[in-house]
Amino acid sequence: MPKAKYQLVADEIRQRIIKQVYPAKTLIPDQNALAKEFKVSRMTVKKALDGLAREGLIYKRSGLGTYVLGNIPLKAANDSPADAFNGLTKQQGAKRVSSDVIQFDVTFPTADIQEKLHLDANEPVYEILRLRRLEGSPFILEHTFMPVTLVPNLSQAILKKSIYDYIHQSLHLKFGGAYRKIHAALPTKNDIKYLQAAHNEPILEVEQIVWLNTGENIEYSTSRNLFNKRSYTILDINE
Amino acid sequence: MPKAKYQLVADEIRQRIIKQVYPAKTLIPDQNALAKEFKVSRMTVKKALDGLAREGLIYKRSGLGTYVLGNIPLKAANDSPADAFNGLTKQQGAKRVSSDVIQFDVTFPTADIQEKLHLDANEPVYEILRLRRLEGSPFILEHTFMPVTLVPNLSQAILKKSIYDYIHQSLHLKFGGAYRKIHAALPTKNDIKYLQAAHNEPILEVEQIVWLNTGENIEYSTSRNLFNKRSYTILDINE
DNA sequence: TAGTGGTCTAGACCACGAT
DNA sequence: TCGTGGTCTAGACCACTAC
Repeated sequence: MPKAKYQLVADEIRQRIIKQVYPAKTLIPDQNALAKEFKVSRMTVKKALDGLAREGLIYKRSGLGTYVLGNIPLKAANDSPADAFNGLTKQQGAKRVSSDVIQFDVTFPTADIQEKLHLDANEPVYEILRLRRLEGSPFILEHTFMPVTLVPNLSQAILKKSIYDYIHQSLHLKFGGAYRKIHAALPTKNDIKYLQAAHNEPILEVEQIVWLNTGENIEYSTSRNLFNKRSYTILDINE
Repeated sequence: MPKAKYQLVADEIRQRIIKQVYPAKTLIPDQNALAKEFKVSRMTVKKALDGLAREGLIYKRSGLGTYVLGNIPLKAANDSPADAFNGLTKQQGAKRVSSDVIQFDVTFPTADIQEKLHLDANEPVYEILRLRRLEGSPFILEHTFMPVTLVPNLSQAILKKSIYDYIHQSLHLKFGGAYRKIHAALPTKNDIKYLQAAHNEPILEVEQIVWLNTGENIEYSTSRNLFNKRSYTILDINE
């Protein structure tokens, strides 16, 4: 299936910005000119530009035109966006990430997990504790709950690699969204044991609920890492 | 100036979802029916629904229809969204928030600040350190840099209240976006002194750059709080 | 006044999912 | 097959900004 026209237009303009055909802090051609060049209607050009504006690449001002935004000084190449649905394996590369499966159980959900995943007491869940390693050294301690019915036939082999690949490629499920909460915390016994956290060393935790595009909750998890190993970033566009 | 039609349609549908005229986990009327009801074109209905989908209220599936999403279990009323441009005064209410101005200087920017704010060495900046209090007790320690030319005539009186109100209402400037980085950290001397952090008590820090809708950088700041006082949340919709 | 982006329409065709 | 949402068009009018 081919991409939509507005996506193709957006891809081309994005490339021109990256290659500085449209340099930072300059105006790009107006919507009518772009429509003529790409042989599409102005509405299609506008939809492409709306997407690029949400990505933070351009900003539009009525009556003036569309400008290219410069680089963001705080932004670094190895930033971990807090709004991303690809797992750690995708973000860092499968060769750099390995996982120790510390716990892999099936249980009935506690009242708390029932509420978090919108489940009844008799619907079993997986409880998974994994130590994710980056280049061999401890990186993130992940504690995950998933309903068994939504993710059938989970295995140690899959947990060693990537749960998200299994969900997408084998089960053909699609994520709809996630709600995440970022805390700082004191280390627990598990943090000290597996992340090798020092006593009183700050921990950064992401607690999240993930749902599918059907609206069903598929995951409740916490991800903890040493305070100096990782931070999370957010690009926030007004309106 | 009146709101756009698609905004009015979105507002009405949002209200119907909140009031459960359209209950959670049910289909809402299809786009043609809504277009007929509101006497607008289907494109306008679609634009309204696109916005509601980005807010996480509904999800659309081609061939099926548009469903209402249920409540998010992790979400609490007093959550602090990490994607918000209203300052602390707006979020918590002017009556609950007060500020001690610890430092208020004008200086030439260091090399680091020059880079963060895209300034030359001879363009002065404000350096501001404020302890924000909630109901009187220490809440957030804010260290802020702003270019003097963009925010003229800043005063202690303004700092005691709300910088953002001054920027919006008096200077008529509009934010374009922000890039934020969330860390966990060890307490500094200032954290211990002003936030009354214990030795080795984890601190949650948000480091951010904010720019205007003109593309000019207006703020570089860090906001630090005790780990058990505040966390940040993100609603993340796929695509 | 001229040119920009923002909105809106009426109608068309398509891909998808259920029947 | 039918109804859903997704895309796309050509043209129109408006609000805003600069000159």
